[in-house]
Amino acid sequence: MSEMQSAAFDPLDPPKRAITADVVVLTVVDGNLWVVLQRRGDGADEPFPGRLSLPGTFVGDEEELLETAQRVLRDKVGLTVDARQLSRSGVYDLPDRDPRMRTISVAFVVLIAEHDHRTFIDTARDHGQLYQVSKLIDGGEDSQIIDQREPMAFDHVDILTEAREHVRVLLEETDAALDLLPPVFTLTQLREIYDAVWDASLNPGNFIKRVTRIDGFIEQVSPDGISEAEFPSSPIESDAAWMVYESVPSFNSVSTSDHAGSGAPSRRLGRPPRHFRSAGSAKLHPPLRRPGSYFSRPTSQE
Amino acid sequence: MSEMQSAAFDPLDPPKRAITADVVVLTVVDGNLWVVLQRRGDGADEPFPGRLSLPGTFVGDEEELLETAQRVLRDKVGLTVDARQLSRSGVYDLPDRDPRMRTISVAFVVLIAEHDHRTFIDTARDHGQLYQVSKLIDGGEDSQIIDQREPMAFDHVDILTEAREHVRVLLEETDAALDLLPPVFTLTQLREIYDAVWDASLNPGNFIKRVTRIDGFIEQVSPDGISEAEFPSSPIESDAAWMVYESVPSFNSVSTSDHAGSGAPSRRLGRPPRHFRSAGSAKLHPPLRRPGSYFSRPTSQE
DNA sequence: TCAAAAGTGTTCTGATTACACCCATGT
DNA sequence: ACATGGGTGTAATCAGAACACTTTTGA
Repeated sequence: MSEMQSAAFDPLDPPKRAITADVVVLTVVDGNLWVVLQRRGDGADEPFPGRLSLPGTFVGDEEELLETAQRVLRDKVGLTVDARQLSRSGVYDLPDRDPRMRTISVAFVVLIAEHDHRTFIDTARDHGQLYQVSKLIDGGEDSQIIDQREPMAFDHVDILTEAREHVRVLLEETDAALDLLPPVFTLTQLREIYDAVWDASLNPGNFIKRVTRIDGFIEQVSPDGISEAEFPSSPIESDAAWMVYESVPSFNSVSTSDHAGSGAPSRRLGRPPRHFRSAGSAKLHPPLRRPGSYFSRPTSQE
Repeated sequence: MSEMQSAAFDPLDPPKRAITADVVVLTVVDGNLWVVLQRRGDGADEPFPGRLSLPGTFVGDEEELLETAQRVLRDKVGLTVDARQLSRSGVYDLPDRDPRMRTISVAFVVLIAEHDHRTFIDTARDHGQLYQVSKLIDGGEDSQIIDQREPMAFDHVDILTEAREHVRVLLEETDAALDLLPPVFTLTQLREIYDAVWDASLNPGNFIKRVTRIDGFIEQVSPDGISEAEFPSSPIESDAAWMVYESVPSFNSVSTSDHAGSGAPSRRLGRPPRHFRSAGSAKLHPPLRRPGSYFSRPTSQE
């Protein structure tokens, strides 16, 4: 059978387009979800001068888009991440999304832990490159009347919105939340990650029971970092120093020490928590669904 | 702040790539999932001569990729579908996936109902363009030893594999199953769609209870097509002809009438079923999960 | 009367949620 | 002693699954 041809294009010389990979770098600090943005230049023929934008660049000749995203992170952001931490979140192809030329963008999301990239996050904060995701998407916290969003370049607010939803699903179905934590963490730290990304207030007790039931997700470690399958719930004989990676209260550190709810999780108060690390499996069985996805009646956790 | 540049590309003249939209046309006939494929030509400089491939073409200048997919369906397949029925299922960007040039493909999936496109399906079957998805992906049914898959061109078997998984999730979370049925259908017809796409054998009684509980998914209609909110379960007073769109046993119609399990659903045997139509809402609350996604223990429905 | 298909009822299991309560530690 | 945060127990509610059973038709 002869192949039907669309008659519009020569298959030996089809039209070519500009392709970019844009990267949404997300992190949780101080109980909030932050994104790394750059500010566009003020050149005369630059579109969206002075606007906030996601880092991105054009795909190379012999390069997968995932590698392009890694290159963007290395060259334009200053981050080195594993390929497995990057997740494709969307394709953006409206013909007029870039006023200069026809540009199709593929968006990637990466979650970085405050602990693993402490110096980067401090530097980005000092340069004003960290923005609260909820304020960019929904507007300010008390913006019932006035929308105080700062507008982003191109359709990057759409990319950010879909990236946040993508990450919320990732936290339901995979162990992506561990990318936002140090190698050893407590269940409270893990719950605060889910609270921040889902914009939830999960019940601490119920969270412990749900998350420890998922097989292959997390495993308890002794204070010195050795995993123990049957580690006792109350470490009575432990007097050694706990090898805990603490969170730094880098934001809101204006010495008003008791208004930021979940600023410094490990300040040696109350019963000492157990410590956990990743148990290896990337997919959660069963998934850890957001509040309200099971029951249809209204709940207080939603 | 000066914008960092990757130094590899001129932002005013970035490298350009060929972009295509490939379409995975799926339908359920005779209890199986089928895909529409084309066979590549035997030209000397054609890659993958004679291989099976998904229909696709290059994106136009002022055209979204979704519109490209619609154009492919109209010009190369001979189908006219609504834009809402098309769903993006993946991006394929390996540098060497097309031996001719660097080509990045975006895949779309569309589900067509046997009833709505009966002449098209008959024509496609006569031209040998319909293939069973499970045989292309997994091999033949009894291929424990011999893999009798016919190889597909490019990475189209990967596209097809991810498209099937995409559709399986679509049937969990949206009313996409209704795209595979006529406007008025029975619960048995709907269950056979889920059985075919999920490769499941859902319990008929449990399926009825689950699916009728989902608010806004389907609503019962009287035999003449008028919806009734409180339609009685047993239509005692009905003697009029039922306006039912019946399935045609177009495949396996070799007169061995009792071996193809779910060939012709409406053959006037047993208790007459109720009839339903779409209730409008695209997203299902709660979703209709596949067997085994809730319980962790092994089940017989899986 | 019998088979076949549609639909209901019942029971068991298990997940979600709410909330009370206990445990361990610093001040 | 007391506050604070970590963690367990328990009960109510609801969903998934298995399966027996009833209903309604054609043969």
